Parts: sequence; C-alpha cells; structure tokens
Amino acid sequence: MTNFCVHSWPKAIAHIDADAFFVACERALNPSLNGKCVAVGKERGIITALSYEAKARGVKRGMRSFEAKKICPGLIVIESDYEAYSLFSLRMFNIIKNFSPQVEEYSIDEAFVDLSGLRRVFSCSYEEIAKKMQIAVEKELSITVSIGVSITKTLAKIASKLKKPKGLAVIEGRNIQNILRDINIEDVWGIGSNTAYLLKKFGINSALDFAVKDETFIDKYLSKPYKETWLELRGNSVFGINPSAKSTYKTISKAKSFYPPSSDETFLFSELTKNLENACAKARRFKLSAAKISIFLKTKDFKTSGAQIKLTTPSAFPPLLMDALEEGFRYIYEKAYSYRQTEIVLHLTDNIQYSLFDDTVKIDKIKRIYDSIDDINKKFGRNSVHLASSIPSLKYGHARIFSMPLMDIKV
DNA sequence: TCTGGGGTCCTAGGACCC
DNA sequence: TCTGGGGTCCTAGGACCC
Repeated sequence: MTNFCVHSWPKAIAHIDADAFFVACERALNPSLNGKCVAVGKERGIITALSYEAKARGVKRGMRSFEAKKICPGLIVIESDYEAYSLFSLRMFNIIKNFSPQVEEYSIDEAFVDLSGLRRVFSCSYEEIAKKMQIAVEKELSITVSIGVSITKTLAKIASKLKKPKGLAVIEGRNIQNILRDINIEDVWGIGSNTAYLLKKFGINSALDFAVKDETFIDKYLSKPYKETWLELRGNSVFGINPSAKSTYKTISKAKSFYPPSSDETFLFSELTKNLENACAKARRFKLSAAKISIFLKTKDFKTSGAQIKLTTPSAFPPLLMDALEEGFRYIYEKAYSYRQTEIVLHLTDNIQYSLFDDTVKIDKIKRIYDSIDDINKKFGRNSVHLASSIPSLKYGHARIFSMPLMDIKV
C-alpha cells in the first residue's frame, strides 16, 4: 500500500448534477406538484425518474408504475416530455457557461466545469463560485442542482453526491483520504458491479482501499480505464474537460421490449423493421449513413444472439438495408426460443460513397421518397408512413395516418 | 430489484502484410 | 520450402455510463 498526498489546487473541477431533474422540470412547469410524490414514465409503465418524496417511500427507478403505487399510494405518475427537459438542459448549460467556457455537457442533467484560475476573476473561493452557479440556476430555472468541487473529475463526481439535494461539497487535496474512507467502491464513477466484485475479493471495499493500493497491483489486475480512475482518486487529473457539444454519433440503436415474449417469425421481423426505420430516420436527421448493421434478439431469459452485416454501400434508407436485415435475422432466429426484445444498431459513417456498381438512379429516387416521408412524419408524427413489413408490430401502437407498401414501389 | 433504452470506450485475437 | 519476428487493421464482445 502506498499513501498519497495532494496539496493546494492543481486544478479545480466542478461537477454539477441536477436534483431529480425530470421531476424538477415538471415542477417548474407545474408548481402544484411541489412537495408531492411524483414520478415520470407513465407512457412505458416504468418509473424513469422520481421525486425525493417518492424515493423516501421506497419507490425506485425501473419499478413498474403499479408496483410503485402499491408502495406509495397517491403517487402521481406523469408522461415524460423529453423536449421540455432538453430545453431546461440547454438553459442550464448556458447559465453555467457564464462562469467558465470550459463546460462539458456530460448528460442531460450533468456537467463538468473547469474552474481553474477563476478565483481571481470572481475574487472568491472555488466554493463560492460554485455557490453562485447554484443560485443562478435556481433563480432562472426554478430547479436545484448539487455541486461538487475538487481537483479531478472523479473526485468532483463523488463530491456532488455527498450532500444531495441542493448540496455543495468541496474535496480538497489534503482531505481526499478522509472522504474516500466512507465511499463504497461500487459508488465510484467508472467502477461497475463486475469490477467491484473483483476488487472486493482482494479486500477492497471502499474507495480509499482502492486509492491506496500500489501501482503494481493495479497494473497486474486491471486495465487502462481502471488505472485512470485510480489515478484520479489519488488526485492526479487524467480525464480532461471536453467542451464541444455532442453533434454526431458513432452508433445509433433502437431497441424495443415486448410482453409476452414471442417466437413468431413475422412479428419479430416486423419489430426489427420498425427498429430499423426509427434508427434510419434518426441517422438521416444527422446526415449519417450506416456502414454496418447489427441485429440482436434477446430471449426471455436474457440471452442475446446477434449478427453483424457489413453493407456494400453505406445507407440510411430502410429499403436498401432490408436484404441485410433479413439475412441477419435468418442467421440468428430460432423457432424454439421465445424472444422479449429486438434491437438494431447502425454503425455509422458520414462519408457516403457510391460504388461503380450501385444503381445511383434508384438510390436517388429512394432518397427523394424518403425526403417526403421524413416531412410527413415530421408533420403528422412518427410512424405515419412506414414499411409494410413493420405493420404487424404497430397493431397496438400509435394511430397512423396511412401506410404505404414501400417495398412494392417501382423505383 | 430478475432488468428500459441509448450510448462510449477498451481489449483480445484473427487476418493480413512485410 | 522452412523459420522467425513484428507491425497494422478490424471485429466481437465486455464493461461502464446516464
């Protein structure tokens, strides 16, 4: 074991984490929800976010709504409204950017900010800068955030959780070990259940146990990401702040579970077709094309089988991907199994090149058809127009204006 | 917790090439 | 034909995150 000690502020990083964000947005829009047990996720019947009041009654994320209501009578479950939350998120990031240009939009309700050197600018301590950010967000958006300030991202993330909600905590270099002593190893950012299980076999139960392990142990048993986490816990900043807003994707996936599980070939294939159409629509919005598609079927006992198919020509138009989809489906589908989920993953590229052998005239026609389809779906809602083969999967779905047997269109 | 949906990064191992 | 070493690229799968 090695001890470590860090002095002063080699860097100052804040982690800002909104408190019960989705519910907070709903409350900002509808204050009558204040103080009540509230949860979001009505449309799927699964709790995706909940108020502290509901949490106190034992409601958990991922719980079915009806179960949650049993534990917590009077629980108000509302439909989630991602567009509204995204707007709050955007405004929250903009407020934070008034304090520092070095803001990483880590998730819809979290940001990392580099505050290094700003004490002079604001003529106050890092803690006081954080306090100002907290007040600014609450004043302008009527939502509260918790902030942690420390010398690495990993430590800042631990700090923001210490006093939630509406908390503000600072971990200074000389105080790291005292704080880490009380943090469970599985609560460290980057240490998941598998690694926590492994570490516990070596008697590492707290973040401090891990941080004081010597380097030879880390090198012997763990890979790069865990070594980085280890360094960060010891006060060596290795994860930088990435201030560019996310603008593209490497993969786009669409998955959908259903109940009861099914082994019906037509139904499963239509589910996949729908996944494919939704994924392609998103890819087209970002002007991306799939170079490869992955297809997954998940059985009712959570085993996954999958296939990957490389496309000769990258594309984001379902009709041009249907052969690949079918090929992959035939390869993995087995009658004997019941499946509970289908999933499509598009592996994307942004440079679309047509090979000499591709029928560019046909591709161009399909492109024009999809331009209108995207327009119609935008005006009338998702799935207004879709491939005929995805119809069986829509029988319990949303209302649709009309459907078009696209595959039969002569192009 | 018998498990929802959407992402990213890392690594080991195979293919292929001097 | 045999022998040996070393590099790059790609992929599938695992682990993690919110």
